[in-house]
Amino acid sequence: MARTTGSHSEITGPRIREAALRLFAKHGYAAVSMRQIAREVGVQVGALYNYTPDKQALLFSLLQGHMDELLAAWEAEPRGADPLARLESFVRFHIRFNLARPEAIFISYMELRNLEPAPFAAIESLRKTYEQELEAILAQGRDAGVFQLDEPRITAFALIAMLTGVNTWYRADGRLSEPEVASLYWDMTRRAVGA
Amino acid sequence: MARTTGSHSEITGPRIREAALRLFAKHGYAAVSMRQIAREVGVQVGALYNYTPDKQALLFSLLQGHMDELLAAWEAEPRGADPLARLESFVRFHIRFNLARPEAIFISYMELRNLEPAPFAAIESLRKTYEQELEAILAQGRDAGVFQLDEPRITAFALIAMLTGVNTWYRADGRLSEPEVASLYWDMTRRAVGA
DNA sequence: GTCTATAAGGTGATAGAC
DNA sequence: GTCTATCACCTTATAGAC
Repeated sequence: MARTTGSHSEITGPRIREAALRLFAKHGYAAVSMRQIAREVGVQVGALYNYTPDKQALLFSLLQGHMDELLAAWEAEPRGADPLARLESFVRFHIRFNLARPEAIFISYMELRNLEPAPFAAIESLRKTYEQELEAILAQGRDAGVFQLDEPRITAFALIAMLTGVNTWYRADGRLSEPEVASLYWDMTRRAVGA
Repeated sequence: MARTTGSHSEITGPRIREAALRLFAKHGYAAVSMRQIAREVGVQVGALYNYTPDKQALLFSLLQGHMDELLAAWEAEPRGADPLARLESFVRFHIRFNLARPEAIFISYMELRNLEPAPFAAIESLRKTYEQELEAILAQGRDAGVFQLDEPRITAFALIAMLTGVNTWYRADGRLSEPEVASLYWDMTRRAVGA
């Protein structure tokens, strides 16, 4: 299993991130050792420290990368002009994006508490930005008289929790396809906001 | 800080469980050591093993105790005769019960993966029993023509995820009281099921 | 039931050779 | 950039004294 010595920075870096993501999601950040990550990648533990100053920075980098990707993907998503169409875009986008990255979603919810206050606040801020995207859609729809709701912020929390929950039970080889699931959740969402 | 030697089984046992629950919820099961728990309780680490065969059994016992309490409390909950009233009972019960035990709820969702297959399956089975209580209400309402929904099981997953999400943002000293929050979620639930 | 001491092994991180 | 070797420390769990 010993590897030859040499320079592999272009592939080792991503491989470390992939292994860490998979292991953190499966066993939890605290339960995974740097040695385990190194073994998975096929390098010795000392080599990891060429790519991260410490274990926590590796976790932070994964979480931040995920949130950046989420916000960029939503930014790039085609969306309808009116609040109802935008809400449907958000629901379908959220489910599609989350089901494509179950491991990143998992650690984003579970491992935040392993960050020090400053990195924690940085990730929380990105999450809040995303939540506010939905909150804004809800507030616009309410102001336009399309949605019946009193608390856009709380409704946004409730809907995001509901939508993210898909990841806990959905199986790609299950009875329902992803678009079918998205349509079910869109029906519930539409009704929940009184549209 | 040294304690006198002596027999304290009636108080040490519960104190170990309380300390473990609090620490597991705050830092995560894997990140908490038996020494930390012992320090919190005010005993030496060896004494813990009079109350649990090992660390994992302590986690299992906490999770099982929580699920038993949940099922017993729902069993004892007064509930309406028709599906709509029963659904409202469930929603208000779930929010009230969860907000009263944030730490137990937290570890029930986060630390399940730290159990071996057999204990894991035992807790999953209890959770499934609870989910089926809601699923049955939804199916009854659909059959009675009171609810509009095609998938009682998936609707149950969606609603439980939504309701459990309250724990992530609710603060007792916040703007909204617990009954007000419950009413907001009941409005969304009622509409989501097409009642 | 609680203590102290210890076994046996894992931890994150670093230094210096190549 | 990767390796080996190592530091200083922490881990779960147990044995035997009290």
